[in-house]
Amino acid sequence: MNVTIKDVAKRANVAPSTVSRVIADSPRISEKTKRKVREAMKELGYHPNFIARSLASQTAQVIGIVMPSSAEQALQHPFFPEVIRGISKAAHEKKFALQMSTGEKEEEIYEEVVEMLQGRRVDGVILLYSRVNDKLMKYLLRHDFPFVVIGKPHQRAEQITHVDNDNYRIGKETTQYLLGLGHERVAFIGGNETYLVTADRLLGYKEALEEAGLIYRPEYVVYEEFLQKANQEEMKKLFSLDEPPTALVVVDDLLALDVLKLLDELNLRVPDDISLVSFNNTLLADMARPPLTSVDIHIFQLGYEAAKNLIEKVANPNEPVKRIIIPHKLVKRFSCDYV
Amino acid sequence: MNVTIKDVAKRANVAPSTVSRVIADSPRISEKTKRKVREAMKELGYHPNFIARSLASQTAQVIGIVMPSSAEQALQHPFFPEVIRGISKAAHEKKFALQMSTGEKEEEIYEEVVEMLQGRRVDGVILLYSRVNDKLMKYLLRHDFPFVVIGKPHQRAEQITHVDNDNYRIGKETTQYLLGLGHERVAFIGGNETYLVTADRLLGYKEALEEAGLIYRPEYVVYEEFLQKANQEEMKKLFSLDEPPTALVVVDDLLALDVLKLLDELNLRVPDDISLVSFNNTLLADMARPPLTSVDIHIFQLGYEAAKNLIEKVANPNEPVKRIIIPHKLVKRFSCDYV
DNA sequence: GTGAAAGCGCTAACAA
DNA sequence: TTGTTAGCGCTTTCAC
Repeated sequence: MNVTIKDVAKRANVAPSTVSRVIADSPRISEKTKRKVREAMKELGYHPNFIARSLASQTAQVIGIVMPSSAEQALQHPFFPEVIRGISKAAHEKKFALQMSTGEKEEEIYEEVVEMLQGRRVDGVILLYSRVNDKLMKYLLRHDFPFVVIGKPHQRAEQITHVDNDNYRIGKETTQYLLGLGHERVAFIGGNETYLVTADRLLGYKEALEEAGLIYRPEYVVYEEFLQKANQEEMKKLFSLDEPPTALVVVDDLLALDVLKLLDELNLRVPDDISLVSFNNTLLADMARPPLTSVDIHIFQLGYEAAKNLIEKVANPNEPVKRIIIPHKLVKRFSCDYV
Repeated sequence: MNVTIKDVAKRANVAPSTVSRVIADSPRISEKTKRKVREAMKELGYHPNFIARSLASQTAQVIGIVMPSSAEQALQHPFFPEVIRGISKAAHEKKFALQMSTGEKEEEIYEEVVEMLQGRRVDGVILLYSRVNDKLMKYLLRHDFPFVVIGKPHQRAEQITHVDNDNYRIGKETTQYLLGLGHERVAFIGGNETYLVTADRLLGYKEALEEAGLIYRPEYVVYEEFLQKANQEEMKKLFSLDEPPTALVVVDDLLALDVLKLLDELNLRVPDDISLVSFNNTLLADMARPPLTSVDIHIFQLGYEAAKNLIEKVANPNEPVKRIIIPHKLVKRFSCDYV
C-alpha cells in the first residue's frame, strides 16, 4: 500500500510518534532528528494521510460552502462565483480546503449539511444566503457548530457571526445620488422580496425620499425575479404610469441588464431618457452598454471575511460573535444623468 | 463525545459490525435486525462519521475540482460556474461531495492536488482546463489516479478520459454560417493562444475559408486575453486595415462583450456594419445588446459528463478510457446580418 | 527529546 | 444471519 508514518519511522530509526511530531514541526524535537526524518520522508515519497489525521485529531481542515436552495440555480448568478473567490482566497491562506454543497432543494441541503458536519467532513460552514426562518441555521445554532452567514440573519443576528453590507445606507445613498441629479421620480426595482437585502435597501430608499420631502409611491416599487424573462409585466406597468419614473434603482447588475433590455424595447434610452444605478458592480456593470453606474458592495471581500472569521472560530471556539460590515462604494459610469 | 456505532450497537443489542452492515444496507442482515438498529440510531441521533469510514474503507466519496492556475481569476469567467453546476448535479446524484482547489499559481495547485489525492481526501479529480505540457496531468497519469479532463488533453489524449466539444467542427460551421451570409472578410478573435480550444477552432475556421475558395489572411487572426481592457491594440489594428473584416468569429461571450464595447467606440454597429458570432451562449450572450448569436457548447453538460464518468471510474478502476464529445448548437440572435 | 501504546470510529475478513 | 477482531494511519497522553 502507501507509504505511512511507520515506514518513515523505520527508515529514520525513530518511533512513529516522532515522525508525527516532525510533521507538526513540534519544538520538542531536535533539529537533527527533524532533518533525519524529513530526509526519510523525501526518500520514500511520503505524503500524510489527511483522513487518518482528521480522525485522530478530530478536525478536518475543511470548510463547507452552503449555497441557497438550488446550488444549481445560484451559480448562474455572478454573485456566487465572486463570493467563492473571496472564500477561496482566505481558505487558501489558512490552508483550509473547500467543500461545496450540491443539494438542490432546501430540505436536501439541510440533510447534506448535517451529514457534512456530523460526519466530520467539515469543521464549519459558510451560508451564502440569509433566509427568513431557516431550519438549517437553527440547527447549527442548537448544535453549536461553527458557522458564518453572509448577509444579515433574520433572527438572533446578535448571536451569529455574519458579514454584510450596510444595505440601509446603500439604499439611502444611492437614492440620494439620484435625487441629487435632480430626479424626483425614482423607482426601486428589487429582486426576490423575501431576502433581507432587498428589504433593507428599500428602507434606505424610503428614508432618502422622506428626507428630501418627497412622497413614497408604492407603485414605484417593483419586484422582479432574477433570471426570469417572463414576468416583465410589473415593469411595463411602471412605465405606463401617468408619471413614469425618470430614474431607477435596480438592486442587482444582472437584473439591471434585463431592465436595460426592456427599456430598449420600450424605446427608452439610458441615460438620456432614464437614469439607472445598479448594485454589485460585477463585470457585467462594466460591460453593459451604457456601462452602468453601480454600487460596489465588494463581494469578494464579503467572502474573504466570512472565511477568515469562520476559520478563526474553528480554531478558537471562544471567539466572540462578530458582525462585520463591508464598506461599499458608488462607481460612476454612464447610466446616470441630470434629469 | 459523539454517538458512535458502538453506542448504537449496545442500544440495539447487536455487534458494531452489524450496525455497520445496516448502514450499508447489507442484504445479509434480517429486516428485523435492521429495524431494531435503525430505531436505535434514531433514538440516539446517530450520524455516521465519514472520516472514520473513509479511513477504514479507503475511499472518500469526494471528487476534486481543479481550476486552472488562479482559481481566483478563473471564477471571474462565466464558464467555470457553469461547468461546476454540471459537476455539482452529477455529484449530487451519485452522493459524492465536491472539493475545490484554491491554489493560485500552477505550482501551488500542483502541490495542493497531490496532497488532496495522496492525503486521500478525494477519490479523483476533474481538470477544468487543458494546458500544454501540464505537470499535474503527468503526475496523475504516472500515479494512476482517477481523473477526467474537460477539453482535449494535449498529450496522450487516447489514454485520458476527457469531455470535449468538437471544436474543429464548431470553428468550421460557425465560419461557414458567416460565409453563407455573404461575408468574405471574416476575422477570428481568439482568447489565450495556448489553449487547445482556440487552436482547434482556428483550424476549423481556416478549413471553412479554404473550402469556400477564400484565402486565409493571418492579419485577420487576433488573440485577445479575456478580462483585460488594456491590450486592445491588436483589435484596433484589425479595423484600420485597408480591408477590414465585415464579420467576426469571437471565441467567447465575455470576450465578445469586450469586442462589442470596442466596436461601439469605433462607431461600428452590430450587425449593420459588422456581424459577430461568439461562443458559449452564456447568459451574457442573451443580455448583450444586440443579443449575440452564439454557439452553445453546453457547458453544463460538459461538467455533468465529466463528473459522471469520473465517478464511474472511481467505482470501477477498469472502466475503459473514454472520449466524450458534447454536441454544440448555433443559437441565432441578432448580431449577424447579410453583408 | 523520544518512545510505547491507546484510541479516533469505522469496515471487512474470518468465525461461528 | 451475526459476532469477533484486526486493522485503516494518524495524534496524543504518559513514561522515561
